[in-house]
Amino acid sequence: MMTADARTPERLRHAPSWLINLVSAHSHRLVAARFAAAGARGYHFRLLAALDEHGPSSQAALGRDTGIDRSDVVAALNELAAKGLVERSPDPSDRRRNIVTLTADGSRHLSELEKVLAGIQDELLAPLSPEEREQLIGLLTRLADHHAKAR
Amino acid sequence: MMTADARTPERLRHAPSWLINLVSAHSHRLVAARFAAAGARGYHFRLLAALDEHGPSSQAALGRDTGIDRSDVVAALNELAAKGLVERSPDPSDRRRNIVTLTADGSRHLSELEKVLAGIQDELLAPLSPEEREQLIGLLTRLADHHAKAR
DNA sequence: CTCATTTCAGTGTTACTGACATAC
DNA sequence: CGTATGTCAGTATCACTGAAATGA
Repeated sequence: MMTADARTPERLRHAPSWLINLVSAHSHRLVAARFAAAGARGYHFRLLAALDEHGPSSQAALGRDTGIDRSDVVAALNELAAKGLVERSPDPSDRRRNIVTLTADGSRHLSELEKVLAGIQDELLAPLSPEEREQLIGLLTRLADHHAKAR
Repeated sequence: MMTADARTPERLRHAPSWLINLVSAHSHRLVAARFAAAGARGYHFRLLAALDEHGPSSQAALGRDTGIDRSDVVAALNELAAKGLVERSPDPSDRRRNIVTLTADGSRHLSELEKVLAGIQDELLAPLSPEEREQLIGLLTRLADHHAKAR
């Protein structure tokens, strides 16, 4: 596992890509562990949240909203459908499409995952003051926006 | 407020774990692409840098220094040795160990990767001023240190 | 006996590529 | 025709687990 211990190579210790990776790996571990305990994984939350906010959607639209590749959307949706958290039905107005809808169980599961995620954020940012958290979120948002546009 | 994608679910757009993941994914894409063009991957740089700074090391020590799992160190070192960038020799004072040393070619390759990485940092932090970059590095360092200690 | 080291085999998540049939 | 959609198969990196063999 990755640690920021004293023997980490000097040129890496201050490299933003390394630091971001360290923190991201830790965040990833937290998300994977907590979500697994709730019977889910990251893709599931992203898809359920998009469905809850945008309503019934096609799979291609879900892919665009969540940043998940459309081939991976298929697999994740298979898992969610097997658990009865979403339902697929053909779109009568465009027969290439499936309309994916959130079920009542899916809604409940999303609420649960939301609480889990809130706990993770707190744990992740534990050493920072509220002002510092805002600062970090602002800086990261600018980086994310910049790189999203440059595609 | 600026958003990375107008359709990204609202509850995700401001979640630190999501933002960190976005930026980390982008950083990861940059590193993977640029290093692949140079015939390397992330593990290679970490191992070469550790060897350069700490001198000849056992594989277990390299794993500790770089945060790479011992079993993954084996595979990455196989690749580096096949390219003549490192050499493995038995440690006469402890016959369980290999002593891994950087070759001249390995040193040259490391210099090359260093330049590649420096370019990546610049690209990654492009939208931030020098002061903001320091701020971000400081905040991330505190998070990384905090989570490294808590293990 | 216990522990450390190297190695192998395998898993899981995320991310991505290529291909195909179908339908717009 | 070109394009969009859903699906399947496969790859790659990184992270991690378990176990075996060897030796301190």
